Amino acid sequence: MARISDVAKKAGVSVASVSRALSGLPGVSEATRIRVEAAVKALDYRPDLAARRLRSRRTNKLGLIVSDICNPFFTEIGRAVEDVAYQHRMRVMLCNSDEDPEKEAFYLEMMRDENVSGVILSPTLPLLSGLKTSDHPFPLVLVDRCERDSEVDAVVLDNFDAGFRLTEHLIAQGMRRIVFLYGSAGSTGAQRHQGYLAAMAAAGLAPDAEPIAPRAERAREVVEVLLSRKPLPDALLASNGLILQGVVEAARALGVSFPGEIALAGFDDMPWTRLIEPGITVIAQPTYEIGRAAIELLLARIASPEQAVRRLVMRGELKIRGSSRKTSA
Amino acid sequence: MARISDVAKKAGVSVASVSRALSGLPGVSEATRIRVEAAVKALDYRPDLAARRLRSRRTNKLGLIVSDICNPFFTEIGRAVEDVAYQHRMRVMLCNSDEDPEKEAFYLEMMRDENVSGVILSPTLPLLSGLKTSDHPFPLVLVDRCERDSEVDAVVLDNFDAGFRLTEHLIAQGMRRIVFLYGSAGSTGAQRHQGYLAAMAAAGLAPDAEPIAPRAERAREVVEVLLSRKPLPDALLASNGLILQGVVEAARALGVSFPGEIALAGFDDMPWTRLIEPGITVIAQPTYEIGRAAIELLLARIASPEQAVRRLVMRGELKIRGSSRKTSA
DNA sequence: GTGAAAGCGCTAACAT
DNA sequence: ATGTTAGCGCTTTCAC
Repeated sequence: MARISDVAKKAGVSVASVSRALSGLPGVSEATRIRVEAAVKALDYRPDLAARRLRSRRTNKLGLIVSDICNPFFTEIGRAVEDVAYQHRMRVMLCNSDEDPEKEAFYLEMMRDENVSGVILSPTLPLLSGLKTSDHPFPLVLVDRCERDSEVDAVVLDNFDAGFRLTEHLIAQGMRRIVFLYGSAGSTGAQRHQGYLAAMAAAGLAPDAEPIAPRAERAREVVEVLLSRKPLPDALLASNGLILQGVVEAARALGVSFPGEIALAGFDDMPWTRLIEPGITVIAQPTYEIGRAAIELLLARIASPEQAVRRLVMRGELKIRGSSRKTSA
Repeated sequence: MARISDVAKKAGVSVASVSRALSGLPGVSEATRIRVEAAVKALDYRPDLAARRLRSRRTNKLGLIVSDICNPFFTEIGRAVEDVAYQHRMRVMLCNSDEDPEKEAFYLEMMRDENVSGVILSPTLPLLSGLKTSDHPFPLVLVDRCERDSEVDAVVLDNFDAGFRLTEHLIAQGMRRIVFLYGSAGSTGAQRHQGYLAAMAAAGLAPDAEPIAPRAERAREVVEVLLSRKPLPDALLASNGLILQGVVEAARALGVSFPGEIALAGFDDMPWTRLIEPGITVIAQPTYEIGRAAIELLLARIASPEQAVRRLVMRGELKIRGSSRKTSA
């Protein structure tokens, strides 16, 4: 491997000039810059990142720690983050905490060790409570999850509003006994739950909600119990895509038809929600935009570390499909 | 930040002893080791990775470049790789080439720049043809895709066999006019196509296959044309999950029922293939095992670079569901 | 605008 | 078993 001194020799200049030319710093004549570029090409020189980092104490790397890499919501965010990072000549380290606080802590330490410029994180619930930027040696931006009082930059859905509107829609369809199944692992489930409660209260209806651990299998178990008790509720509301999957599995397993015997609705516009007859009504999140906003917030924070904490709240889109259709009682 | 010299001072030993103790090298007394560990804890010392890499010219990082991070097949592989890497105190850089040779080249360069110990890769087709390990400064293991004559370690499904068995199953169900839709972007589609051709030939049936660009949308367009021409074929076979999704979307859009009007089958046991009534017949891949085998192959190659090239071929599992059921003609 | 030289924090070779 | 020390390849003063 060619080193910077080889390039300097070939170009007939000092290593300092090569370094300046390659970093795009001022104080290099056009002639020198051209000679350096030619030498770099001729030798197929690539700067040694380890040396560069050791000396400069900076990196051009960002971290992205998501809580479930298998969730299309987060993969789409990853795509957005990479696209923007790519344009800024930044690199992204993608990590999957798998909803496990220990893994999350491991990756946060890794980010520190790697000396990243900043991190985008969808935190587990334990971490989120009492999260402070000052605990981390790098700028931090939250995605998907944050508390009302989190003192950290964040990009999230308006979960309360989304929960409210989805519930409102079901009520407008004539549903009365609406059961809300919400994820217990993140903050989003709780916030959507609040929206549900508000909408039910506004309509003078009695709420009936159940927290569920974040696995489709678990949701399926709960729903199978629910669906085997008669009379059935009018509707089932799932606070995320995983739970929605469990709900559909359970309905299939027990032969309960929707919207005939029970209406269904949920969150996250996954591909299969359109494929299943007669389509599942969901709140769709502007996923790519959330990701893009997150990295833009992060880059802005890196550029000016002292700016005020910002939170971007995005509105979900209600996609009405067959699963919540009014049925003649 | 504390440096190694601070630890040495605190522990009352030399920096060399600290380095040895931390790297688990021999030549350190138990007493010294304990003193070092105490000093490390007291100072909250973390080795500077950039310095360590610069000096040792090694890293404990692996690269994983997948061609579609949104595909559950690859996310599951990522999970397996991370699990095993974690146990070996290795770190994984996960990258998404998005089926784009340019992005792929970018990430391979990045791996070189980062000085990774090895890379697991699902290559794009252009890269795969003419791939040599000697082109890359790190050990390489292919997953999912490789050619018969690739001189690289690899872990793949037995695609020919899988294509053969899936076709054979449909033939056994009485299907005659079976159309095979296969992905044109990877090598797997072509190999599954070969299996299909062999099975059709063995049964004395005329093959009818069509290559498709790797996007569900594209598959949908092709299938919509196909399904609007009468008479319909007996069955549609999709060579991967994405195409299968497009097939189902098209069938729904045109109101073509399955298995009533046409039988369906495909590859990849995605969650929704079970949810859709009456279930889609697929070849399931041992995804997690493929990922685990890949990193184990890679670690073995890193340990002994000169060993013979190995290829691990895994057998798919045929999951028969309602979509391929024989219907009374 | 350019060059000489110091030194980032660590590992490994060598000495004891 | 332990210490001393020379760099790894680069960036960044500082002097010219």
